[in-house]
Amino acid sequence: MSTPTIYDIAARAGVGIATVSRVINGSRRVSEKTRKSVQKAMSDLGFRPNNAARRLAAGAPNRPRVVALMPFFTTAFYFNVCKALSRKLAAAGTDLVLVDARGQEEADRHLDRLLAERSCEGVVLCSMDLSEGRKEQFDILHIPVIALDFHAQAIPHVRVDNIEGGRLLSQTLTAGGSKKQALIIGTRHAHAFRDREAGFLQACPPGSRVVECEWDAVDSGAAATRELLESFAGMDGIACGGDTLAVGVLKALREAKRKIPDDIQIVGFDDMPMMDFMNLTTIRQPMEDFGSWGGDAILKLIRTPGGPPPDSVVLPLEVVYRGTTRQNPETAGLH
Amino acid sequence: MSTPTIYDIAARAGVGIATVSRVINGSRRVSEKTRKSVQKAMSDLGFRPNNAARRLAAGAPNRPRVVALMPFFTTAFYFNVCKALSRKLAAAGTDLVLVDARGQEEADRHLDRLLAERSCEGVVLCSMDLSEGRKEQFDILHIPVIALDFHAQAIPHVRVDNIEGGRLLSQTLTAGGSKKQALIIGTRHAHAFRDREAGFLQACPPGSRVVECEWDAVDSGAAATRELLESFAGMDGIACGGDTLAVGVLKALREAKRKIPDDIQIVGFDDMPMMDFMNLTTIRQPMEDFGSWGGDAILKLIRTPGGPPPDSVVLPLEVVYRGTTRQNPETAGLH
DNA sequence: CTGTTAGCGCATTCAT
DNA sequence: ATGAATGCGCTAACAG
Repeated sequence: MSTPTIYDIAARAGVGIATVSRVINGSRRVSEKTRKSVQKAMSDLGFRPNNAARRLAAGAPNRPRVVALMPFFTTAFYFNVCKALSRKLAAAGTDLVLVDARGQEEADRHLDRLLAERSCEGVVLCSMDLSEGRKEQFDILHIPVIALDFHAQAIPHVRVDNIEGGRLLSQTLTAGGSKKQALIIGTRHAHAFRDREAGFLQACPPGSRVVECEWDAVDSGAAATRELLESFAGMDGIACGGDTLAVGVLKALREAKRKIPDDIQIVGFDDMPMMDFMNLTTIRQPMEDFGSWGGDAILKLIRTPGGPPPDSVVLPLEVVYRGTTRQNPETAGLH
Repeated sequence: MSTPTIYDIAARAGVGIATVSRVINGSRRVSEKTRKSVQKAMSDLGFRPNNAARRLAAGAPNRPRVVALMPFFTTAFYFNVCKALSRKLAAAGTDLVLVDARGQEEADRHLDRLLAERSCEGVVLCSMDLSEGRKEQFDILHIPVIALDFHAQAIPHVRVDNIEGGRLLSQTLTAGGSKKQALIIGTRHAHAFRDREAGFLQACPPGSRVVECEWDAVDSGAAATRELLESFAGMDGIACGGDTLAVGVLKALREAKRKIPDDIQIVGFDDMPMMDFMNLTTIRQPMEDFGSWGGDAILKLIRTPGGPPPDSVVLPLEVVYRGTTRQNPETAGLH
């Protein structure tokens, strides 16, 4: 026997299924004695009530569920997405199921499951691509899919232009006079990072360098910087794929007693909370908007299955000039 | 008619229910013509398939769901909790449903719903109390509940000793010579903050002040500091209920050209990422451990319903000495 | 290609 | 206090 049902429990305890049901639901109209024996039977057999059956029989409302697949490798960005998403969905009586999927393989396993079990009515993909043919699978089942932070082919998405962002990274340094630039950027498998890298390479002066970090962490940024300081003499500007890395750069440069921005300029990406305080020049992306657009979009698709898909959106990027670059008149020179 | 079923659709489209089911599931064994008419009937009636019924009929695995109720007022702490929780649960084939509940009323609404709909097999409460009688309601339905970051009465929990933490806050300043201290702390309805405040008041020198901020944000900390600077002359130490506030303090003090730690010492709470870089002395709580303990605990309770509840845990607090207080020999004097 | 039928596992009358 | 019977909405054979 696979997973036991109340029939199995009832048989084992020598009672009717109604009694088992009563015990499960804590009815007080059961004698202490039979309750005990039913509970024993349940734990003997490792019984777990089937939630779908309970909800169906009880006539529970049919709450939609949205599954959000996200790679938790960066702090502030995904957190803000979660926050906005959960608010939007909660307001619509929709559950948000969070799935932490690192890498495409892991994401694919989850997507296969969602498809097989039809266990959600909407999918929000964060910073991920959809494998070949996946879109069609979801279409067949009428499960809407949207993408955040990635330009997935045929599905509605919200994103920024990361290639443009990469260009801005270099241009910001160039505007401040940098001639020999380096880009420190996160994991290769993150599409956003790859795009920023491509944009940077389009705009940077010849002879620039790119250093790739496994982790988007302060220490990675610091380590990469130390290495650059040794091997890339004359470097006068460092761009970072994310603010966290940039903080590491600041740290390493401080240790090396380099002057910022006079000696070396720095520019980050994201404008995470507190970068203001760090006085870091950075490229801001409106993180909160990703989540709220995503919430609205997936809800709309769930509600009007036949309707037109929401228009994809490219959110604006903005250079926030602060003290780590030279084009800003009021350079604070904190560092 | 309330919510339409496939019978309604079938009747309206003049077909059998199996055909409707085929259309829903994208079977290709349906003529284009009948498919259209069924789809029209579905959108006319606003049909949404009942997920519970689908899963039951299809024999889908009975995936447990854990609902995590969390107040999203602080970034790093809850983010780390989510991260660890989602990992643990995913590894066990359990869904994590995230619910953003600000305040007790909102939390109670959700709890009522969970109880009424029996829509989850476990609840993780973050930084929240359980109203009177709630524990019993969940007990009756055999839905386990655990608490994170709060000492809820009868339910297993993981927390730090925030009263002790509050004391440490003051003691750390005192150890560096502070005689006139202020505490800047977050919203009153957060239990953790209240406890830290109580602990601070136990340990602080007479005549100390407490300032309460509505939001746990950099700007709040800065505003509170400016106010203190005006109205609380002679202040030589500021403790903060969280690192975010402390960053605001640093900012305001920098603007006011106060020397840290010589003039005024500062201590924060949490040891969020990057506080290292900020050179902030702070009280570290092991944020990641909250989530992983929580994941293990709720899984254990779900798996062995009759078994003994996991032991509650009080995680250790640690003073991380850095440059904003005086007892540290290697004061960097960054500010 | 389409309709009929029989459960899925449980909550719930309605009896007893 | 307890058991038998009915149905929740849907999928999946099985017929046609």
